[in-house]
Amino acid sequence: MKNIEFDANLSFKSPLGWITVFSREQKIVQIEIIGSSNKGPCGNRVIPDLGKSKVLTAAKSKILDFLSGKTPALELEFEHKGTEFQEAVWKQVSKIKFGRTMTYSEIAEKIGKPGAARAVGTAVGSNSLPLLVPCHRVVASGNKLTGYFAGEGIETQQQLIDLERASKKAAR
Amino acid sequence: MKNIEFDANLSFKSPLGWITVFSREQKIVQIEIIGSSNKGPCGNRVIPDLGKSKVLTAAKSKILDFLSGKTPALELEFEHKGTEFQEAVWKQVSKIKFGRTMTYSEIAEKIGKPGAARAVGTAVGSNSLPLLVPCHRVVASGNKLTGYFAGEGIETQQQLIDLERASKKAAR
DNA sequence: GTTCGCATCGAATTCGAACTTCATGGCAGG
DNA sequence: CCTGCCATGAAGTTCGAATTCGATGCGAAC
Repeated sequence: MKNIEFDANLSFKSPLGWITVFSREQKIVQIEIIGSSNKGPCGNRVIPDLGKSKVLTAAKSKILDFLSGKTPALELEFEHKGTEFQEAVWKQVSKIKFGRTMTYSEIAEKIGKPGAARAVGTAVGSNSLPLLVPCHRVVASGNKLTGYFAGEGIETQQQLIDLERASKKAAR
Repeated sequence: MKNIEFDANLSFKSPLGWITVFSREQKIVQIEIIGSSNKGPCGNRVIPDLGKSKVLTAAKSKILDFLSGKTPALELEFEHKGTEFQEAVWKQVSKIKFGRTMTYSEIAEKIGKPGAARAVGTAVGSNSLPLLVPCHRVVASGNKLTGYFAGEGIETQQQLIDLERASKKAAR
């Protein structure tokens, strides 16, 4: 995962485990989910809060609302830079609706590059804004779950999918 | 199962379920195990005790000792009549040692009738003295369990095998 | 540029458990 | 006798799930 510059951050506990939100110039630039298992991608690293800002506290409350099933969408201003291909993928991923899923190859087709399914995987994997860009709604063909968060967070992904399914069901 | 004449009997509860022992002229002639499931081969039939005798109370205590793992062998006087073939089979079965098992075809070979595996099955099935003649140590090839007690008592057989294995292990 | 590593996918292959089919010997009932 | 059960077993079959294998496009690092 690429290092991203930030000038403020905030950590808090959530149903998924510890979450840290990073911002720069009042825009969200990165989100980290440690997961409930103690050996997440960031280990047990403790991140001291560098300074709080309105965006961060707003993000925290919106994320917690989302995770408790209160709101189906996370409306937050964010900055997300990547290659042309990556941005096309992220944009496509953002179009997946709450409670739905899409496969890597379906996304490849949608952006006009059939056959580039594996490349889509790499692009999705380099998304530094989980939840905001709903990469948890991307699954392998046959609805199988593969390495969300480099294989460590499949449980987290399952939780999110279950959450959304339950939430949709309750809405009927 | 053939009807056997008896002049005394005794029922009691055991770890395997209800057991009834029948005797004639001071010799054990039949043992019935109802099993813990309520639909054993004898249904919920309640058998009134016809009269007690020394052999029966002795048998009861020996059987309970055996089932609690205290003694590896049941030394009881009994009477067991059948055809020549059946008696050969029963004799061979009695030679299987505590904690061991033997297949139907192995028994067939041992008594000099290779290929008569299925016939051995019939003979073992007509054994009216379970425990005394350890028919629970007879299994199908591949160590699979087939219809002990006409298919109703496979659990009972498994319990007995587990008991003996555990008992042997503890002895080491 | 060139190479290498991937949060992929589909077809081909393998593997094993579950089921079928027959051959088999004794015994109980007509 | 003769017929039809069976606490079997080995070979053959089948079906589906798990694995293997190659082809594939992009990006980071050298």
